[in-house]
Amino acid sequence: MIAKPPTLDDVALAAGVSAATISRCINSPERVAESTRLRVQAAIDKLGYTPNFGGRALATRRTNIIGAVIPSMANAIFAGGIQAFQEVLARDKVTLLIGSSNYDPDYEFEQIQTLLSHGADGLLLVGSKRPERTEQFLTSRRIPTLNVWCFRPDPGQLFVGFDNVRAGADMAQLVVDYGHRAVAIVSGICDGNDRAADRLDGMRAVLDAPTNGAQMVIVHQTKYSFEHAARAFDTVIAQSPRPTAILAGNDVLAAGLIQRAKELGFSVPGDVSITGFDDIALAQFIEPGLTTVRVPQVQMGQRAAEELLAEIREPGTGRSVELLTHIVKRGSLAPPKA
Amino acid sequence: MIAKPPTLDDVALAAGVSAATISRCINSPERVAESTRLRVQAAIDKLGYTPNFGGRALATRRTNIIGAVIPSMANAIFAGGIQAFQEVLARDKVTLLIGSSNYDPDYEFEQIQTLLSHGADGLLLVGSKRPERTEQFLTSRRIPTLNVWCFRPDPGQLFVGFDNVRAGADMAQLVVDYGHRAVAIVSGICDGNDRAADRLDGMRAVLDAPTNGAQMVIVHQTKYSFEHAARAFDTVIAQSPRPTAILAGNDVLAAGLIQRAKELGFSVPGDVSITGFDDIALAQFIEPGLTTVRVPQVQMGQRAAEELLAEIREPGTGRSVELLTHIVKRGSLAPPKA
DNA sequence: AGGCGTTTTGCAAGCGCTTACATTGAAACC
DNA sequence: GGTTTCAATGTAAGCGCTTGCAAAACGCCT
Repeated sequence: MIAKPPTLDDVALAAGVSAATISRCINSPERVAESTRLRVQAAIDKLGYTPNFGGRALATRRTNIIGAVIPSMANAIFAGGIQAFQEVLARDKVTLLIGSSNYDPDYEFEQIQTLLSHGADGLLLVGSKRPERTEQFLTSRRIPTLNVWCFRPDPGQLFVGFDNVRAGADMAQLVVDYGHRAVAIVSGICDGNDRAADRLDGMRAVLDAPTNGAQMVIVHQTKYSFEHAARAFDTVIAQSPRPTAILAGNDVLAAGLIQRAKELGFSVPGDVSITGFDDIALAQFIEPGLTTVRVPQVQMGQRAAEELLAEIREPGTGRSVELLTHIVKRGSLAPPKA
Repeated sequence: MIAKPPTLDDVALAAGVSAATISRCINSPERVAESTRLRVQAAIDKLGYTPNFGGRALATRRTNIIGAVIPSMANAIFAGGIQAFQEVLARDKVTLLIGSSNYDPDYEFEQIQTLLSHGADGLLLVGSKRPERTEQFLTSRRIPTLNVWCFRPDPGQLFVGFDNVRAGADMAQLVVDYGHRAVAIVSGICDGNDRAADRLDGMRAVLDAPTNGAQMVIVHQTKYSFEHAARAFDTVIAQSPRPTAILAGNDVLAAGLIQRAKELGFSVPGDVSITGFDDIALAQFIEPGLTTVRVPQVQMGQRAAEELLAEIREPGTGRSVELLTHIVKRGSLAPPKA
């Protein structure tokens, strides 16, 4: 036999007051007389009452749930930021509903719908560009939404992130400054991924700048996995002229490239320099240490939570925040052999 | 002007049918005539209708939300499993509500309460043992609960996991078989963490077995972080006799140990062998490659989702599943120097 | 055309909670 | 003492959806 959980009415009966009073005891105790509050509290405790979530959500049109759609939970790239995001939310008894899109805009749309149909009060999304259909859905719903991992001075949207274009350019510039003239790029797949596209744009702009005298040997786009990166290495290294440096779109790719390079007997950075992006934990453990762009994940997660909460409580009060990245130099980047 | 999201009635009006029909279109399309279904679908698309969560939860007494409390999202240990778990849930339009406990039983309890008050239909928890208070709360609420990352033949509880004791013992046995006689253990903190405690028990049992002729030099418990592991190395390596092998409670600890060892000029495995546990991505990238216990994370996440869903749909139908681990040999473990 | 069994659809009663408004009773004022 | 005021409580109308039941519509047969 399943004991049906007690309802407001049960408590009201037990305490000898109306349901409304119980509700007030819970939500605005100061509007109830001390004596009745105590009586009600006793009844609540005795019955082990907990408010029914559906009823409350229906009546208040609030769920205290925030939804997040991240491209993937499988790698460490988003984990730290989400953890920080969640910790801030938890302080306010707001809970995190998670979906993952597997870097697929259609699937992202589906996840957004699911999250909203589950009552999310607000949304955390990764990246700034999504298909028209998604954008429309979002605006028509007027759901407070905050974008992370990117930054654009767009008055209509809320961002907590950094400038991928500039970060990409910085890294490319560093590589050029080290003296590399034949450079390859192994990027994530840019279609439907504005962060990857931005990074690539930044890198490209530097490499294409005539004053730098550098040549972009090849741009290879591939999925974010060690295995795909390994295959990408094979393609890239076979180009002519053979690149002396490879700029990777993120650390997972970079790690895969380095591993494959070593497997094939190339020395890193002796024969080929390799750089990453994101500075995940792996970057410092790999041999050689990965020169990469440090992304302030934790800070991004925290600020995102704060601004999104603000926007939900009081639309218009959330602020966009631009965070700064910087390059962490480790062993994987060095001047080319003479 | 805030556009109120469309309701069932709005759609009904637009499609020229009753609300009930719309509801059926969504929940049991086979009970609706093809022609009306198409008409209704068109109306739904046109209005961008999504079912209101509160209303549905209230009417069905179901939220289609499953809660998970994991110790940490920050490292990669749980990420893969959770990702797999979530993917299976998503197929059934069930969404994941996530909390993280930071390895603290009190905080875990709090998260469980939050998840349930948010209407979770079921719960995924890591580990098998928790404080009396938590257990009571769980049983009094009769919430379908499934435990992962552990396995005990307990008829009252649902498990999808593996035997940490045995896996720990296997690894210890391997180290002994390699000829190590002075062995140290760097474990996670066992208090409130049955997986860590079980692994430790398994390792201990082997090292203490007189027939093995091995000596357990020291057991050091510390938090799961690279930094804590590095400090642990300093303590452990200063013991006398100096251990020729260190068994780590997980890969994060092992990676920290190896890094610190190299920093101090110890060769791994020349001067000291180090083993891990979990086989996270890091394990194959670190130098030397980490000999570790491979945990079937993805499989665990998938099966957990399936069994938990079954248990929710039809209490009593969820099955416990024991998965097997095996040791992955890489370079970090070798016989001691003569 | 009438009768029968099957779909297909509509009606209406909740699900548990919040909240605007009405009511009550007592304190406060003149 | 009568009137006003205000705090404390009750009343009742939803919030948006599902679903048992009943009515309607349809197809098929005689």
